Amino acid sequence: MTSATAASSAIDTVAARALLKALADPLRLQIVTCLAGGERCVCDLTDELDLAQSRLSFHLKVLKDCGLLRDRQSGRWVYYRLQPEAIEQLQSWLGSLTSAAQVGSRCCDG
Amino acid sequence: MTSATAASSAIDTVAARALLKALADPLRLQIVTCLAGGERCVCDLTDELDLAQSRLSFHLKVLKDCGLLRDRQSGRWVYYRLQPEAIEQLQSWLGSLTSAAQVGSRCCDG
DNA sequence: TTGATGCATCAACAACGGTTGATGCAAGTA
DNA sequence: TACTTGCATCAACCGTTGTTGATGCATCAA
Repeated sequence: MTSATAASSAIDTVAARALLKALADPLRLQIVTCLAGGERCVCDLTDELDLAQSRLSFHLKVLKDCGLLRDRQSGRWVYYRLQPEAIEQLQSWLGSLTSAAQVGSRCCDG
Repeated sequence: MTSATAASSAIDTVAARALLKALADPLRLQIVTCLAGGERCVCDLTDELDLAQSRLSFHLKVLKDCGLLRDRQSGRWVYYRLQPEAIEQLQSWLGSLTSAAQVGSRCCDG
């Protein structure tokens, strides 16, 4: 309760799991790494990562839905960019996982 | 190369993905939360989490294989405990993900 | 308009991961 | 010994997730 390690706003277990799951996929991780270098439009990504368009689109949606990516439209193009806050939130959530170990909470939440 | 944010030893992408994947499962997350309270034997866990034994065993193996858990045998019982370092390593790995954003690395590693 | 381009979405299929119940094995106990 | 208990492992099944190619819908150009 009200613990949290800062980093914008705290996330709940469901959101954390969505982030974990999203990042656990090799292709999505590549996309994230790529976007760490800055904003890019989808067609650039398909080139640089050599992917089928629908395949990339699928993964972009997953990443966007969990908050890791933001997009904006400009003319015909859609640009995606990384949302570093999401990763920071996941980091602090992970911290709260281990900090619980010290408290000696008996077990197994609900 | 040699960047890393400390936290024991640095992990590579493969190890990080294994950790992410392991933690993304709701049941495994429950197990980790449970073990944050301290070491427990498998039979205690099956009771407390109300699980089929083979099901628990399967997930314990996943968690152990990625380094999140350690086990030790004592007589007939096997005790599992959380390895907080693994989580710390994942945290710092996540940090390196976003820090790359500042460098302006062009894209998409290999 | 008509046509081309950039992207999202869909349906069908393939691959993967988790669950279940059975079996095996080691460590104790009688 | 023979039996029980605690746990790992296996095969079969099933649900979820990712892939593929097709289609649809905007936006822009001619």
